[in-house]
Amino acid sequence: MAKLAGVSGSTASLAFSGGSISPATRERVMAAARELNYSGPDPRARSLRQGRSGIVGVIIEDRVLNSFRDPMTLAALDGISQELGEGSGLLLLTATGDGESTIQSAVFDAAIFMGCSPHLARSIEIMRQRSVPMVAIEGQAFEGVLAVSIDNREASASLARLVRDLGHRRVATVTLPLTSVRERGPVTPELVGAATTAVSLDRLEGAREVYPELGGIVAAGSSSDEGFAAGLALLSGAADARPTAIIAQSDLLAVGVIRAAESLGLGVPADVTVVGFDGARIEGLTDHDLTTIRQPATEKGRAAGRAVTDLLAGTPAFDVSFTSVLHVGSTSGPVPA
Amino acid sequence: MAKLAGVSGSTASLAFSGGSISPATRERVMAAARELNYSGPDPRARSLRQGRSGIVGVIIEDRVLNSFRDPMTLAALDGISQELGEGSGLLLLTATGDGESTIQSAVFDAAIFMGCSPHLARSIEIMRQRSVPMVAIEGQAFEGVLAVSIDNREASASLARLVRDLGHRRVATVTLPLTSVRERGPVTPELVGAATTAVSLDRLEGAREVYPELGGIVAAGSSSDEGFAAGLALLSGAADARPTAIIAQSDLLAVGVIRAAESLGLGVPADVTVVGFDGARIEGLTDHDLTTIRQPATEKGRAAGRAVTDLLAGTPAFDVSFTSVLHVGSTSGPVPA
DNA sequence: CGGCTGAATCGAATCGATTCGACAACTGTC
DNA sequence: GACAGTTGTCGAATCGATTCGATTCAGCCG
Repeated sequence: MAKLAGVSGSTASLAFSGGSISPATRERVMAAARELNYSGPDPRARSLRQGRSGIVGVIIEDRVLNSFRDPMTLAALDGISQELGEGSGLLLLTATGDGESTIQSAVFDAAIFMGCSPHLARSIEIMRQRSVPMVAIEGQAFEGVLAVSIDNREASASLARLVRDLGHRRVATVTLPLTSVRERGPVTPELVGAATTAVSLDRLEGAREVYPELGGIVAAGSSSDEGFAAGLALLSGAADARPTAIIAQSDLLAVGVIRAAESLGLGVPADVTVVGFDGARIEGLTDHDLTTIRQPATEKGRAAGRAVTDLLAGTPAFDVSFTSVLHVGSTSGPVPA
Repeated sequence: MAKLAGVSGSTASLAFSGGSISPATRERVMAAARELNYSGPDPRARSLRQGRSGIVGVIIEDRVLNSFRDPMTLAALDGISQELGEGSGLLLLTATGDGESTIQSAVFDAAIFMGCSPHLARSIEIMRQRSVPMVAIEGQAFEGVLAVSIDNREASASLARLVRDLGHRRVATVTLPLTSVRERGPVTPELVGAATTAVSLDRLEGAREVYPELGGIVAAGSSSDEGFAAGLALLSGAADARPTAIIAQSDLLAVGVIRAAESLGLGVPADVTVVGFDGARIEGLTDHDLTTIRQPATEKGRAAGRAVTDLLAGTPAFDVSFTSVLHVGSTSGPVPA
């Protein structure tokens, strides 16, 4: 015990935490600490005693690469980090759902779920028992989990209305993954029925308010490559069979679709209207101004961070829902003659 | 104490950790746990006792957004995560350098510095005292810190040689930030002298092996916007004054430069040769095949993860240096006539 | 000079597990 | 039937701080 060195026992604690202590004693303690190569209290012991670690868990369900390649998710993480400041660390936890992951054995005071599905029900249950405050960004609604989200459904519907008002009848969609299975394929009733990803489902349902039969392709992730593949699949048909408008559930997907269209010799929006979702500033999309929904991603993260802070402080905290804005760019136009 | 419930004291521990215990007793303990709404041992206490938390600290110096918008850094993080698996969490710590950050008070068993500068000397000192194993990816070399890196200098030199062999005499560079000050500006001897970012400096020096006087612009970060701005600055001069080749220190910067060139009506590589560094798959760079250095970013992360595992296990671990590969694409060509 | 106040310091309890050594009961073996 | 060898349980010590209440001592007031 470093304390034996100087003189006292518990006084050392005061010296380090800045309690009421005489300058002389403090100096003596510090000197002894230097002597003994001791650098401040052990975080483990401290956190045990205080019941606080200053760590916030951030739970994602996919691999790190996939999660944060999506600009919206990354922005949200940045928002969280901004709001919590340097005072606390972000513990990144990858949870695939089944196995006993670190969620159950890691040290943290509060948890933020990023776009998580009901697969984590068990983990959530455990954390509830431990009475760890929880916040979910764009996640499934759960009892006792604060929700931070946007008006996915309504925003998506407004996008679909725009497309409808331009006169489009043959419309298809490219959705984000609906389940934890990351595989590209057609949108089928079974898949929709089994959907666990709230965001994708909400956006799909929003669009279906306008186009009840809306079908298309489920992408395996939010990347322009996926969008490209989906775009090719949707647009390869004959001119009178292929969709005249494609509603993509993310900007990255939309960019891919546009690229697919152009590689097939189709003009956007002359031959195909393409709309996205997110309002991300996409590298390399300089020749188009994407029609999309702009959502405040960083703000979502901030709100989540604030919610966590509030919850930990005991301040009452509430669900937050942001309103996103329709941005009409140059990738949407009337039905080709 | 949940233990009082069932029957024993320390036996409960065995029940949860799977020690030698009779099935009957185990069941009794579990039943009591359920009764009491107790879900496994408290991570804080456990980590205090065991001296292990299963958490690896990942230290970055910039904000989350800036750090991980760089595909290489993100890939490295993904590599780390892959290698460590679900067993352990990644504690993301943002350290600006001066203030007493979480580094000193957070719970973790090992630390990985991602591209960190000597600003963190004090933090490193503290962790050394605590005997927390440390690994640095592309960071300044430090006593007691394992290094994982690539042959920045040599790779950069080989790129410069390529450019020289194509006949270019007027060459400029766009470097990554040299110091923690994120501000765009010309490359000056003072700045280079004060450089703290090893990667940038190594790459610059590599290029200067071929072009000793090489000057240019220091970007404020690794983004195509920065590249664009730098490109504009470098290429706006008269035809016989402007560089015929630009060596960018990252692919994102290179993409920006290319875009700047094209916006000025210059062809790549007809009027300007542009080379990058990283080998990132850049969204939206479909019409060019960038000449660049391909580096194994994910592998770097993996190696760092492995190093951490080894260090924690007591296995001997060594510095790792990867070799990167020159990729000659279509953005480099002979000097315009 | 007694009594009171406030600051500085210390002891002991506590946080919630893990772990080691001791002990008891049980299994085989000769 | 005794003894060695397992197994399963339990008590107590330990991990390294924080924290509460008590104590000491100096200074101050009446």
